Amino acid sequence: MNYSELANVLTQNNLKVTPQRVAVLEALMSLKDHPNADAIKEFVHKNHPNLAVGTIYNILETFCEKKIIRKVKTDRDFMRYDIEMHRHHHLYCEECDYIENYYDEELDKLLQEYFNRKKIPNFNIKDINLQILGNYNDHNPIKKKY
Amino acid sequence: MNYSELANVLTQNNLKVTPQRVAVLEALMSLKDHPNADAIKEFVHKNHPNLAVGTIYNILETFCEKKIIRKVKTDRDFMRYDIEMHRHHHLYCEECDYIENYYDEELDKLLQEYFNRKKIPNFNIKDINLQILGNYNDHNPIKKKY
DNA sequence: TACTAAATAGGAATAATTCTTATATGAGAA
DNA sequence: TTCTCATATAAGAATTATTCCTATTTAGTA
Repeated sequence: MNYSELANVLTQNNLKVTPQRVAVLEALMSLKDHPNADAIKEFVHKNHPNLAVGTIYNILETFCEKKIIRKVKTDRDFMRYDIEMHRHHHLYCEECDYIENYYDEELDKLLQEYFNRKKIPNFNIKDINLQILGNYNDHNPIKKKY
Repeated sequence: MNYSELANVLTQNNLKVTPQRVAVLEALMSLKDHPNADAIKEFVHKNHPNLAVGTIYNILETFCEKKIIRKVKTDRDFMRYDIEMHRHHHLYCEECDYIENYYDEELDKLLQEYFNRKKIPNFNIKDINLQILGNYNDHNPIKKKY
């Protein structure tokens, strides 16, 4: 995605186009494994060494409000961010803290049918996310982030 | 659960029985809504005003290692703890940050069958947790914690 | 170009959690 | 019971992710 495409994403969400926002958006698209604020900082600092950390948090919060990204939580202490907004679930590798997106329409259909049938009293379901915990067979240390 | 029953839980997990651990265990069993460390501190301080906060974190970490409790995170900022270790999922109320346990054997069976059939390449599933996001119809402000 | 609301930089403040170290204690051994 | 020692705790300092504050800058519009 080039600059004007990134800028378009912002414009379409009624956000002013700033170099900082474009840089953070680019970082979110480039970084795999659901980066935390620090990983995003590292990435954007390559080209924008003066971009303030507080600004990154501001931008991430703004993106969340506009539903451009989503927060992902693990057992650890910091927030991580996910730019993929198509329906998906998460694989959590317990050994390397890698998080991978898991897409499965059949599963989604199964869940949707199930909860249409079996309602939860007094509760309106807006979203269902599966946390699938486990570990990779071909555990690849390259994936390790910490 | 009385003192000796609580102590038994610790003994069965090869943990020394200390008043602090018993107090934290009691707090975890008494407090609903997946307390955070602060709520546990408040509870145990009624009877053990000198119990150090660091000790509470130590104990919670020990309990996690022994699988007596489990960590749960929301979009908010602190860790919360769940003593219910029977298979269950979580309802997250987006309006009041209440977390409720959701038990459904039929659902568990459905998921188990599904993933037995449809394996994920190179990934060993150890656990599956549904995060069911939404809000209560009869939204009760009493449930609000923050 | 000028204007204005919004965004950012920079750094201080906050607060949940972790770390450190001296002291205390539970549980088994004698 | 008393002794012993590995382990647990208290107390508070340290860490650190995130938020807050405010002066300055800037994007978008007229």
